Amino acid sequence: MSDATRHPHAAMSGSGAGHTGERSADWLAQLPEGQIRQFDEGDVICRPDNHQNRIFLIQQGCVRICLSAEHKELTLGWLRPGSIYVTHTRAWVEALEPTRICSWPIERLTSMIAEAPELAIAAMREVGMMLHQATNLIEDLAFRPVDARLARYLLLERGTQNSDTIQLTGHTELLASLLGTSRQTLSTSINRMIKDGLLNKLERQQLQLLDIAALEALAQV
Amino acid sequence: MSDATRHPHAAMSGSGAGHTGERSADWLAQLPEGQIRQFDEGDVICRPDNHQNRIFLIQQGCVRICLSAEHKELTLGWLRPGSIYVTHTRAWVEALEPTRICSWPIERLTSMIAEAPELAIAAMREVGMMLHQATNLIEDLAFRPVDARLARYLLLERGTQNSDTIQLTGHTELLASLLGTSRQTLSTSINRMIKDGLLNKLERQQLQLLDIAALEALAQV
DNA sequence: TGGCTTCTGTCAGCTGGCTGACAGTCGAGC
DNA sequence: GCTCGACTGTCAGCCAGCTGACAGAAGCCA
Repeated sequence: MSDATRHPHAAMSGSGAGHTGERSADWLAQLPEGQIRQFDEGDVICRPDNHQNRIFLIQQGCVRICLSAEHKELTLGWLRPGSIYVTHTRAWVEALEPTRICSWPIERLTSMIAEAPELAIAAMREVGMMLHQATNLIEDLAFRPVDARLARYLLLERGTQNSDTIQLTGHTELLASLLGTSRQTLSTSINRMIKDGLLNKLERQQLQLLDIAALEALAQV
Repeated sequence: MSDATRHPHAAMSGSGAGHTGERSADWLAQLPEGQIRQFDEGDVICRPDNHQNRIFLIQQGCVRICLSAEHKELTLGWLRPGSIYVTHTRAWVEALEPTRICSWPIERLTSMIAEAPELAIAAMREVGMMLHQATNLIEDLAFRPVDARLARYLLLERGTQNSDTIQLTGHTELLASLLGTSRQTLSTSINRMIKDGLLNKLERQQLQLLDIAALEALAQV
C-alpha cells in the first residue's frame, strides 16, 4: 500500500493517516502476476450481476465504488493507485478517469495466502479498512444531518490535502452521492456556509475553508 | 462456524443460508486457548473507547453490536454462539442475555494465521460477512423506506426460522434500532400491516406473516 | 391481589431534505 | 466568437419520519 491510498470515508475517521503509515509496500511486491486491464473514464469495471468475485489492485487512475437503486446512487468511496478492492455482490465499480487495474479471481487468494501468509494480514487490513469506511457512512446516514456530513468531509480533505484550499473530486452530484444527499441539497448547504463565512468558493471544485472552528463544531453533530 | 450463526442483516441478503453452509467448523477446533469471560444480560462487553482490539468468539448467549450518537442508537446486528467478531473502534458490544465469550488480542491473529493459514481464509470470510451486513444496512438507510426495511427483515426471519410465525428478538425499540427507525414509527408500520392483513400479532414479539406476496412486493422497494 | 414499572399504540406538530422545475453560468468544441 | 450541453444555484411544494406526549395494556414483584 502506498501513501497515495486515499479514501474519503476512511480519512474521515481521523486515523487514516496513521493507518496508511502502517501498511507495508512488501504486500504489493509479493503479489503474483494478475490480469491487467485498462479502462476509460466512465467505464464500468464491475457490475452487481458479476458472479465471479475478484481481488483488484488499482495501478493507475481513480475508481468509484457505488450502490444504486431506482434513480438513486450512493458512492461508497473511491480508490486510487495502490488500493486493493475485493468485489461486493451489489456494488458497481466505475472508472472516474483513465484507469489501469490488475486483478485475480478471489479463489486465487487462498493459494496466495498459503504461499505468503503475510498477504493475509495485509488483506485483512484492507477489508477491515472497507468495513471502517462502511461504518463511517452508516453513521453519516443514521446520525448526521447533511451539514455535518459536509463539514466532516471538508475537514478530512483538509487533512489529506494539507491545505485550507480543497480540491473537490468531480462535480457536485458526485460529492452529493458520497455524502448520501441530493445535488440540490448539497449545493444549498455549501452556499449557506459560504454566506455564513465558513467557506469561500475560489472556483468550481475548489473551496477555501475560512473558519475551521465553526466547521469542526458543525462536524461534531 | 455453526449453523447457529444468525445475523439479521446477513440473512437479509438471501444468501445467508448458503454462506453459512460453506463455513468449516474446523476453524473453531483450531483456535488456541483464549480468555473466557461471562457477561450478564445488559452488560457492556466492549465500548468505543477500548483501544485494544480483540477477536471474539461467542460461545453462549447473544450479543448486540451497535453504534450510538446523542440520544440515538443504531444496531448493526447481533451474534449468537459460533459467531466471530473483530472489534470496531466505534461500536458497542452488549449482551442481550447471559453470554460467554472467548477472546484474543488482535495481535495474536498474526501468529494464529502463521500457525494455521486456513484461519486466514475463515477470518477473511468473517470480516467479509460483516462488510456484507454493513452494505445491507447502508442500502436500507439510503434507499429503503421503513416499510420496506421491515418487510425485508420479516421475510428474512421467515427463512431463518423456517416458519410463517416469527419470534422477534427483544422488544420494539430494539428492532427499531436495527431497522434504523424510531420505536413509534416501527409500531405504526407493524400495526398498519396488521390492519391491511399482511401480518397478525399473536402476542408480543411474535408475529404471523399472512400475505407473503404482499410483503415481498413491499420489500422490493 | 395490588402497585409499580415497562412496553405499546396512537396522536399532533414539526422539519430536514427530496423532488421537479427553471434560469443563469461555465466549459468544450467548432 | 458562437453555440450547445453540462453544471450550478435557487425556489416552492411536499412528505416520510421524528419527537414529545399521553393513555392503556402487560409484566413483574412483594
